Amino acid sequence: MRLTEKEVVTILRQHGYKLTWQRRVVIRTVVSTQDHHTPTAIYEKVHQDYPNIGLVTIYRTLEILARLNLICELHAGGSCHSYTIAAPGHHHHLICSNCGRVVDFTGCELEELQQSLSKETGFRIDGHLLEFIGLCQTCQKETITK
Amino acid sequence: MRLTEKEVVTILRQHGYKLTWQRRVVIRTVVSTQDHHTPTAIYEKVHQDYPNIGLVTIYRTLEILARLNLICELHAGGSCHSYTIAAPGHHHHLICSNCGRVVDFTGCELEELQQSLSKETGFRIDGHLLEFIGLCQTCQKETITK
DNA sequence: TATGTAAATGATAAATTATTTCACTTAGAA
DNA sequence: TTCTAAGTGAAATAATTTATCATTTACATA
Ligand SMILES: [Mn+2]
Ligand SMILES: [Mn+2]
Ligand SMILES: [Zn+2]
Ligand SMILES: [Zn+2]
Repeated sequence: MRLTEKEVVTILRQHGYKLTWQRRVVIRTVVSTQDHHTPTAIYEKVHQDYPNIGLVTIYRTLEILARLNLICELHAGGSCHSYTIAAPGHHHHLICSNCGRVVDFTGCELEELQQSLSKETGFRIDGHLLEFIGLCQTCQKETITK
Repeated sequence: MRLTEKEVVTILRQHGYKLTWQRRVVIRTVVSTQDHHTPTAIYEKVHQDYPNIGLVTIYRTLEILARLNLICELHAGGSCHSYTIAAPGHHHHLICSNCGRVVDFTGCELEELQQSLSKETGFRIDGHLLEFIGLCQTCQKETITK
């Protein structure tokens, strides 16, 4: 079950953030759709009803909501522009969040999950995105010494 | 095993693309590191040795290499700005590539894989990114009628 | 309910990032 | 060597994101 407007508002205030009408409107917009949207898209939607709202406020609000895990950042289908050399065949990546090192791996074994998801939702699933994120050995040591 | 410069070059030419020195330099740069890089980062790296190369060429070359699956686009740790409302607890997303509809799901069961990966690589793994991409029922029908 | 204050907003500017255009250059086939 | 389609880079433009700061506002407190 997804978070409701009320739940989001409550958590936001529990963390000491003020509830401005601008924030409420952004929250309402995000909650009231099953789609995902970019800051610009949300801005344009909101801007129709509230022409005075600023794009910066959208950015700031989304940043807060994301930090509090009240909204999720999506990747697949978007256009991230960070590249690494490929390996042949189906594989995925383990990435060091500190130095950017990338390790390839195979054997994701997601076919079963994909099948059941497809059955439950009626989606025709074309692919998946899987990445692990962490700290490589080198960066772990560095973190300790610091 | 990752692709080598030679392999990338061969496949590039097999697809009818000319091998310019600019393209070779970009390929060499991407191949010669285990990290991932943005177009700007690659540009700055290449630009040191070849001040005449244009940033546009970097973009164009990366786009081609990505389309041919010779390089991989990474997401975790990057900053994609497309959001959807969250659900409580650990969950992931199934996304329609046509209309953007998002369906949440749980039960990724990646702990085992994460364990073995951590053991093999020495990484301390902090999290994972998992998304399925496909077509929702509605968009499947639309595709058929068209 | 009125007041005070820190937090938040939005106008503006600036910085990044990405795309388009087009005259010139070049890889590679013939 | 010649020819030509493909590719390049300079420049302009567009799009996205961040920074600054005077003004406004939420809300705790009196
Ligand atoms: Mn991404
Ligand atoms: Mn998971
Ligand atoms: Zn590292
Ligand atoms: Zn759809």
